[in-house]
Amino acid sequence: MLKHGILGLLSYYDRTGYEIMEVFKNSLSFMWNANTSQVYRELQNLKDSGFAQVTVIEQDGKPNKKVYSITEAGREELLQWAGDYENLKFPNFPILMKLFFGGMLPKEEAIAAIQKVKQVYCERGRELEKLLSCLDSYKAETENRNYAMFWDMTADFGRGYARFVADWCDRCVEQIEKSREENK
Amino acid sequence: MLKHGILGLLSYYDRTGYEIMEVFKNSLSFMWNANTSQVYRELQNLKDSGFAQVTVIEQDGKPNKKVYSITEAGREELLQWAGDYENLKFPNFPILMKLFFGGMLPKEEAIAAIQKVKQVYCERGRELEKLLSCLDSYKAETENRNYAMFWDMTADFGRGYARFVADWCDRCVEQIEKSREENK
DNA sequence: AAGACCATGTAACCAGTTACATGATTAG
DNA sequence: CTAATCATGTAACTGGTTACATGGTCTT
Repeated sequence: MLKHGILGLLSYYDRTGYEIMEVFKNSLSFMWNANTSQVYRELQNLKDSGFAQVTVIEQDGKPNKKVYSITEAGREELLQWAGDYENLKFPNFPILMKLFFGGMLPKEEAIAAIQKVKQVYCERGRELEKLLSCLDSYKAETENRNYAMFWDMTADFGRGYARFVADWCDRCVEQIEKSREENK
Repeated sequence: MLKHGILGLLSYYDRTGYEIMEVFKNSLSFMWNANTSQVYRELQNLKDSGFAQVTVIEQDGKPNKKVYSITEAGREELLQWAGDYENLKFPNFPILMKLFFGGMLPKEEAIAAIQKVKQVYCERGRELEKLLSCLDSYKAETENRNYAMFWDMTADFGRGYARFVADWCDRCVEQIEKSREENK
């Protein structure tokens, strides 16, 4: 998965591993968690498979850069991946797995846990909102506004998802509180 | 993650690897994809860590069963995991990663892809709905209805999520169609 | 002087996936 | 007789995580 994500970013323009990490960290974290070591490893793999090439750029003073660019074979691979919606995977939801066994916690603790989840997701939502306003100014510069439409759609998903989770947390807390009163 | 999920199921009552798989496949697939080989491996790990024990039950004719049960150490581990909501991970969303690069597809193809996503999620939603009605009868038998409340909450998430994705798909298709008309 | 930012990775590990392998019983 | 269900796994691989490692520049 990450492999193709990197390939996609390279298809926009050439980048270093560091720059790719930045994009994932600052802009795409709502859809994918990437970590440095994996990014560098995948870049190596991409090169080995002939999907990307590397150009070393020497810098005065600063450490050298390795700028990666996508190859023709890489573009083909990317396009075929981007159009393949067969056997799509459903995500795993760690919070659900945990909350499924929430019945073994004291109710106060369960409530606190859910409120923490909510808080984290609200924070996420706010970050995304900030990101979106940055994106707007960036989109104006972009030549291909067809791409931008799809960026918006994914961001819209992220925003909606954060809200959905927060609302669900509220319902959960309400329900636990109600059951607590009934047991009095 | 799966390790603790299995431990949780064992905390309700003893089970074989096969029975654990059944639960994941039939009831928990909306929150976690488990596959057979991993389940058996994790059961082995659980045993090696002293969190579970195994009893071999010989069956006449049929192949032997290995029934796993949770140990005291296992219960402690489970409880501490179930209450730990620090550094919770956000899920990765493969569809988003893909759709982010949807701009490189012909619009008709992109629309078809999203409609496929919608269809798959609607199907999921219907499966869940069926599951929920089964769960209701099962819950009646259960002694501890505190647990059942948490099962409901996770199922409610699943249902809501399926609906959320389907609605989002509709909005995406609409948007692409609108942009197609503008470009005429 | 301290901390953020730029820039690169390796090694070991853990978790999840795919493919392969076997074999009996039971229901249609 | 065929397919589904019960029941167990191993091996190899892929993908993601954690910890470790280095070192310069630029800003406060």
